[in-house]
Amino acid sequence: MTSSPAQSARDLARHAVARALENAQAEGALPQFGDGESAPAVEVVRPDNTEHGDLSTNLALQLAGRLKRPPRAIAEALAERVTLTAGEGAVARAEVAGPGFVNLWLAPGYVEGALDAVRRAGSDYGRMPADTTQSINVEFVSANPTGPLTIGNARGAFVGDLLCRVLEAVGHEVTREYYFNDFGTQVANLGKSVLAVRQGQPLPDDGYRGDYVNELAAAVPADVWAQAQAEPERAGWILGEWASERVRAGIEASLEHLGVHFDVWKSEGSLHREGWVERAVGRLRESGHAYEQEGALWFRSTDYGDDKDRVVIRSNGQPTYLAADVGYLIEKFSRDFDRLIYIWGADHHGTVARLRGGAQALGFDREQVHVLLIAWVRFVREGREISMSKRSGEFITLDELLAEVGVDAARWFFASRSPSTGIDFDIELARKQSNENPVYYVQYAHARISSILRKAASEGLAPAPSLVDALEGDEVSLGLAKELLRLPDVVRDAAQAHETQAITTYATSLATTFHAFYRDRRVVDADDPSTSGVRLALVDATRITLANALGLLGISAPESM
RNA sequence: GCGCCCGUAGCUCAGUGGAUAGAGCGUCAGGUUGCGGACCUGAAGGUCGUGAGUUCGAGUCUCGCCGGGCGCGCCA
Repeated sequence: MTSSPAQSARDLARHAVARALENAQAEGALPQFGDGESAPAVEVVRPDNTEHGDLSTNLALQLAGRLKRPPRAIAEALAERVTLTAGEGAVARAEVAGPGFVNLWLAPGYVEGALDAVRRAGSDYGRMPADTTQSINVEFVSANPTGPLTIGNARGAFVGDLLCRVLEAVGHEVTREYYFNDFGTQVANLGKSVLAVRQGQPLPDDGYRGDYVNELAAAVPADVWAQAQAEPERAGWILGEWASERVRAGIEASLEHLGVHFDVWKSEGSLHREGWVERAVGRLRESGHAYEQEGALWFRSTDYGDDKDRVVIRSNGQPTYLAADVGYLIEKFSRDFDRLIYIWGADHHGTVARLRGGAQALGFDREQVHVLLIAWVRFVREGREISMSKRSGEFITLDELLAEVGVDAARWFFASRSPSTGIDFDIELARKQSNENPVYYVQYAHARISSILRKAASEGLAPAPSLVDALEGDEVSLGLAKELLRLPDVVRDAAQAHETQAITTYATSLATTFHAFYRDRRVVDADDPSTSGVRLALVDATRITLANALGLLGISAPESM
């Protein structure tokens, strides 16, 4: 990744500014840093106001204190040198503005060449390796297989998959993992519920109800039923084991329907059977992070910022959920992951400290363990909140939600909102306004481009092979071109922040820029094949960029709609 | 009571300490003898919950207060 195609415009500008600083210091125009001090990381951003350049740096403002020079004087020294040293000729012009910003304008020649690279990269455009790539495990959804996924699981499913997609886009190797409980009392309760329905008896108090339980009861295979009848005292477990696997398979099918594919399905039972829990508890004991009290074994999690110590082995000898979590930690690390990411509902925030503390106590780096908390979604129908309970059988399944609003619209909805913000999802509104949904605005731009390209082909017009020397002087075309070049930076920032809403914002902005371009520049013109060729090439690059932005979010890019 | 998250336009939400706080929807007024009107242009609409502090600069960081959500189990 030393050659220019792997570097974004912002990378090049950042290097150019850094070199300008070095040169200014070497030439004596600016003081050197003191002993042991190093140059700060150069921040280059895209200004909100286009009059402030394509890119801008506040480096002079940040250095004013350390170098004991007025910010504008530092900015002048940088601006004089940044175009001379400019990375690969990317920066054509630099201006000092305001209190000491250095505003930068990209060279048309650079933009034209970069656009050719976009077209060569095709569906790979926007993917750019991070400085270091890692093997990352992302565990999400992880709902227990006691009933179908509900709309309550929707946000975690989408946000988790979206995070995986952006991590993959910057070169990380990602494993999507689903953790489920296949042997707890909840599974037995499911089995007892199936048994009760099958025998026409009233459901147990802590049983599950709903159509899916009736369907399960009707679908019990003969051999499973015979086994349950042969061992009446274990009938709940036998039926529960069968039912939960059937439910789990249904969950998997629902997730596949959303475009979410899990690489690993890990059961809590297997962690116990394979000895991971025992091993983890042993390591806690040996390392002195565990102690016995009142017949139970406690993990001294307060050493790691938890507000109280936690039981790992109950006085009845049974391990707690935390014990399994800690066992799972060493099991995951045994698979050589560099980073573990957990996506949990915000109601689990109280368990973050003990999990990360457990990792630390076992000798792992707590920085390798990330927990992304997903805020609650209030599902609303006609202004009224929908309350749900699996036990009561009153819930809306994920499948039902998707049948109403569509996968693309749902993906966009969750991708465009910060995971930490609580949000309202009005199902009626989502359905009623579906044609006004921003996702269709972006998809429409893509369909419109596809139509233009089809029309051009039918008139015998072809995109120009290269845009070099073709755009300079046309600010409308250059403006669109510069917008296209932002994608890799947007993706990289999203991956670093573990958030995707910037991608939807960008896609909307790009669609707007394209629609304005379309208004101002005629693309298909048989009387001017040369100009048409240039604009077709630019439009084709726009198609690629829109498709890739949508593709990163798992949203389709239709050629007509 | 303690801890975590949140409070930005009528509604739903964006907003790396940076320049005049944005988008979609909604409202109002307009727009195509050319390539898709699911489009475009413009207008109205903000004490960024509130009060202090930090600094060249705060929607963004710190503290207090107000309001909302969630969590505080040898449950999962």
